[in-house]
Parts: sequence; C-alpha cells; structure tokens
Amino acid sequence: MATLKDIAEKVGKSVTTVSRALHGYADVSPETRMIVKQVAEEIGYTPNISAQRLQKKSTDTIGFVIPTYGPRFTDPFFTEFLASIGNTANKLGYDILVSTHPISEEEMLSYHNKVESYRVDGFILVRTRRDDARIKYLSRINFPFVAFGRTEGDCSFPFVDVDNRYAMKMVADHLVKLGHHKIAYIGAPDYLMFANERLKGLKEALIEHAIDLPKTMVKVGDLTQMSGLEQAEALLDYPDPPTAIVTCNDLMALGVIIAAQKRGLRIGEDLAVVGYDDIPQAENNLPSLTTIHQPIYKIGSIVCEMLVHLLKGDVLEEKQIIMKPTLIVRESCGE
Amino acid sequence: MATLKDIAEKVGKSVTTVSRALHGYADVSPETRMIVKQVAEEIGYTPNISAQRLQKKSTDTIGFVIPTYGPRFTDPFFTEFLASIGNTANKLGYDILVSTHPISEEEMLSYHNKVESYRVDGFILVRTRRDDARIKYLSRINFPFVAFGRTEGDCSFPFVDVDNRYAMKMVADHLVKLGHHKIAYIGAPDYLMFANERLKGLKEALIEHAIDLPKTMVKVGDLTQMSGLEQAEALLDYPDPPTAIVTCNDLMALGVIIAAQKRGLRIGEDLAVVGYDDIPQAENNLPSLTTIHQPIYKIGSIVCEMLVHLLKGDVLEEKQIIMKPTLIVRESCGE
DNA sequence: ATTGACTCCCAAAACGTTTTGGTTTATACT
DNA sequence: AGTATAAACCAAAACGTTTTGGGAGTCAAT
Repeated sequence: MATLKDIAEKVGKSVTTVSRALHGYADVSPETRMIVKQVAEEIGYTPNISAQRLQKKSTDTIGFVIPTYGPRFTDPFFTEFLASIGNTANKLGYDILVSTHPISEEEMLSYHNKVESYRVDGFILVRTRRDDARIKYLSRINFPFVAFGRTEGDCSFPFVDVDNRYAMKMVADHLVKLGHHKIAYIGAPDYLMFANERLKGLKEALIEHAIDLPKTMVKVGDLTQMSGLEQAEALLDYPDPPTAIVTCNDLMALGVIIAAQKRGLRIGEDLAVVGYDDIPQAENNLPSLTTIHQPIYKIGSIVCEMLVHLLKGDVLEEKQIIMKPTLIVRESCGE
Repeated sequence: MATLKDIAEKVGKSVTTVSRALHGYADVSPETRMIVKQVAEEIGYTPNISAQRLQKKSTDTIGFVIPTYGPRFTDPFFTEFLASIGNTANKLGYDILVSTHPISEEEMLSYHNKVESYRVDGFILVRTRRDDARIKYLSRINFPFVAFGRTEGDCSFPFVDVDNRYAMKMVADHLVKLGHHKIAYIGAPDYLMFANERLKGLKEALIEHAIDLPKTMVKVGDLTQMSGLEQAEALLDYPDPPTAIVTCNDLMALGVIIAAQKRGLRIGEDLAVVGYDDIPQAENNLPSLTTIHQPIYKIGSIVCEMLVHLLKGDVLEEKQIIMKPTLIVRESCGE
C-alpha cells in the first residue's frame, strides 16, 4: 500500500531522495535520512517486490524442481534437503520457488518456463543424471545453477558431490572383512548418476578382493521401501542366495530387512544389509542399519551458498566440491 | 530478452495492439493476430513476469511456510503434501513459494514479509494450532488463505480438515473389541490442534466404553520415530504397562514397535500399536501397522484448488470441508 | 571575481506490461 | 449528404522502483 511516493510527499522531498535515503547513499543529509526512515517506519513502508524486480532485472529467487516418482512420493532426502536450502536461502535474502514434476518433457518445460519469464535467478539441481537435459540446457544458455551431483561428460559446472566410489569401497572392504563373498546389489535406474557411480564403485572395489558381482546379483529398484522388499525377495529366492545385500538408499535397505525377516532370516547373521543416506530411521530401526552417511543438510546449505555467490557475481573459490562420506557401522551387518 | 516492443517493431503495429492480440481481445483483426502470434513464437517471446505482476498487482504465487522441527527434519507428510499442492498449483498456473521455519517469531516475520512486499497472493497453512498467530494475522488483514486443519475459537475461514475425533472413536472401538482396556496414548505438543483433537477424541470414545485414560498413560512426543521409541519405553517401564499404545502419527508408532521389540514383546499379541497417517512404511513394516488413513494428496489438491478459487474471486461452494478418515487394520493389533 | 570542491537534492528515464480513452477508416442506413 | 455503427488500431498513462545525469548552493582557495 505505502509507496515511496507517499513518503516523499510526507517529508516534502523527491522520490529519488527517499529511495536513496533508504538505501544509504551518501548524497543524503543525515537529518533527511533520519526523517525518511522514521516516516517509512510509521506508515509501514515495504518496497513493492515486483517493481524492484522489474527494475533490477533480478528476482532474488532460486528455482528448485523436485523430481517426483508416483503419487505417494515421500523421500526423507528431499525434506531434509529442502529444509536446508530453504533456511540458507532465507538467511541470504533469497526465496525458493518450488515445483514438482516427474522426470519428463513437462519437467524441462518447467525449467524453460521459469527461465524465460524471468521467474528465478538460478537453479539448484539434485539427482543428476548421466545424460542430463537440465544441465545441458542451463549450460547452453549460460543460466546460473549449482548441482548436487555430477554428470557424465562435461563437468565444468559448479557442483557439490559425494565420493560415491569411495563410499562403496568402504562398504565392500567392510563386508569382505566380515567374510562375505556372495554379495548382491539393489540399485536404481541406471540413468541416475549416483546409482550408476555406486554400482561401479562397488564392482571395482569387489574386484580388488577378487570377488565378482554377476549380473544376476544386481537388481534395479525405484528407491522406495516397497521396491527394496520386492527386489530382495527375488534375490533371496535364488538357489544360491547372497549373504550380503547392498542397496543404493536406506529406504530400500529397510525393505530388504523386512523381506529377510519375513522369511525368518536373522539380519546381521544370516544376511548382512547395507544402506546409503543415513536417514533418521536407519539409526532407530531394529536392527539398526549400517549405512553411508552423507551430510545432506550441510550439502544443501553449501549448494545454496555457492549459488548465491554466483548470483552476486562473485567468483567461487571452490567451484567443485567433493565430500567424503563416512561408513556408519550398526547392527545390520553383524560382526 | 524479447519484449512486446520487439514484436511491435517487427510487425509494424503498436505495443498495445500486440498485447491485445496475444490476449485474444476482439478489437484486433484476425490477420494481425495471426502474424503477431507467429512473430512472438519466432523470436521466442515470453512475457516478463515481474512487469506483469507490477501491472496486475498480483503474483500468481502461493506461499507455503513449512514449520520444521530441528535440523534433521524429515516428515513424509510434508513431502507428500508439498508434491500435491505443487502439482495442483502448477496445473492452475500458480507458483509455490516455500520457506521453512521453526515455529517462532521468525516464522511470523516470514508471513509479514511475504504479505507486505507483495510476494504472494495467498497462503496455504498446515499443522494448525489451538491458538494460531498465523490465522489471526491473516484473518485480521483479510489476506486469502486456506488451512489444512481448524483452530480453537473462530473457525470462519476456509479449511479442509479430517474428523480426528471420529478417527479416534474407530481406534478405540477397534481396541476395545480386541479386549484391550489398558490403553496408552503418545501424542504431540498440546498446542497442535490435531494432537489436541485426537487426544480428546480418544478420551471421549474410551469413556463410552467406561474406560479411563489416566494422565500417566498419556505421553507427549515430538512426532519423530525417536521420540515414539522413548515415550514407549517410559510406558513399558510401568509396573502395570498398557496392552495397547495409540500414537498420533505413524512415525512415532514405528518407534513404539521398535521399543517393544527390543524388549522382546510380540507386537499384535503382547502389545497392540496404532498409528495415524498411513505413510507408505506403515504398510511395509514388519509387522505392518494398523493406522488411520487420511488422503494427504487429495487434501493438498483440494486445499490448493480452494485457494485458487478464492484468489480468482470466485465464491467457494464449500468453504469448510471435513473428510472422513478410514481405519486400516493391519498386523500391529493382532486379532 | 573566478574556480574548484563539496554537499544535498531532484527531474526524467528506464524496466515491460496492461488498461484507458480515445481516433481513424470503412460501411450501412436514413 | 449526413449520420450511425462497427472494425481496427494506438498514444499515453499507470504500476513502483532504481539509476542517470545532472543542478543549486556554500565555502575556501586563488
């Protein structure tokens, strides 16, 4: 309601002066500045954000498009990540514009749309893909973004990633030390970069121990608990079933545990299970879940800070950050 | 990049005409309209949203402030709800502006800020409180919003809610039928409307069966699995422990199950457990969880649609909607 | 008396859109 | 010939802000 003009009229100065007074320019006398600020406070002035944006040609808004899977979409990863970028953005004076789409044409339209109508200044990407249309598009038009995760091919964009191969090496070493050699893996669709990396990492690490990971021991889930359960059942139905199952996220690992328990297997003795993410339930589960911890909240806030720096025109001192995950040993692998 | 002016110059017409051509006004000849649209397409015109907003004095944006609890905040409810309002808003041409705050002064500031700088046209509220500062503020200044949940006192605002008392009556009847009379309840802080209602509902329903719910049998958690576990331990430590524990959300119920299993109790036989929400894990858990199903996705989309109607100036045919939840009987109560 | 430096101020333009309040031209009706 | 009516168009204002490119006044040094 209240505009600069209103203030200007009240204090008998021009709109220009009022604007400059509020923005701390030096060419305003201390008295004028004081009275302007006072009146602004009095009449409850807040700048009209649309007008500011039109003039500044920036929106102070960060786009975050959540890739969803099906209608009952509940992944703890996203909640934590969203809370993280939300809080960080807020602290830095930015808004988060969220939309949700299944991976599809429609998803790309959403990016196009937000870019072309000047709705956001930059994007945060998650769950990068081996061949990532989003990254290609944004790179091509030189639109600011920061990704959590890398992609295949050109990785010259700014990102934060976790060393997935290193994580899987820790997992492999741990399992081998416990005496396992019949190891299976439940992953996610191959186009997801992190799934791909984790599978590769596990394979490589096992080879170092002269252990093979045959195709039959590799299953693909969709990251839900239900699919972990289903894939585990397939694995456990084999005449010569694995003694350890590694999954590519905790939700699926929890599914594996349930599948095993349903057929009376003792987790940690008859079957070892390893997850990835360290969601809160991993710790509280019975048995608690051995898993890879990646600091989601930390990663979110770093990603967000990097993007804000980028938007302010700063040069990033570290454009690409690779974080070391840690192996959290709990009950699900026995000892 | 491309503006109306660019098109105007290309087709040799005025900016006015171009604007009106694109908006389907009648005072533009068919030929002009065609050529305008064609040129617009050619040079990839998209309206500058900030300019539009400044002029229209509306933002086509819906605010959604997520109340968080602690840094490791992962509640499946929010992911599903967010996906729901996200998809619906998108379909209706609206954006969702998300921010996350712990319940606090800061949270209210976030509302003030978004209202006063014209950042959003309306709000969606969740997790209403008995005495809700958000509702009071928005009602007072007459700012559009729709809530999931009611509040104590004046409830003349538009909302969607679930009949919590009815839900708890179903739970009580079910448990009593199974022969339970030592029943305990793990709720959430009393200021949360839904927690308060559920407790009241349970109490009332038990009284009908001449069963008392003493203070010692009522615990307060914080909706996390961990706190469900902790409160359950306190209950089970009693010399005369309950034979059934009702919780106010599934996450805590899962915690209860773990606490019980840790001390060797058989769920469904030695102890009955009932949750609320019907999150995906409720179905897959071992034992699967008897719970109250509320159609979160549906509710989200209804809430969002109501708000959009409101924003368009339509009159709501149904301003207040109360949905009947259903009791999903699974293994955690035995039979 | 000029010049220069400094302080304080402001009119006007710009951002890109939509709306207002017309005008012009052609056609149809008396 | 004069008057409606309709079709097609458009200049200018408006939305509220920031930035540009100054101007006016004072004071001190030449």
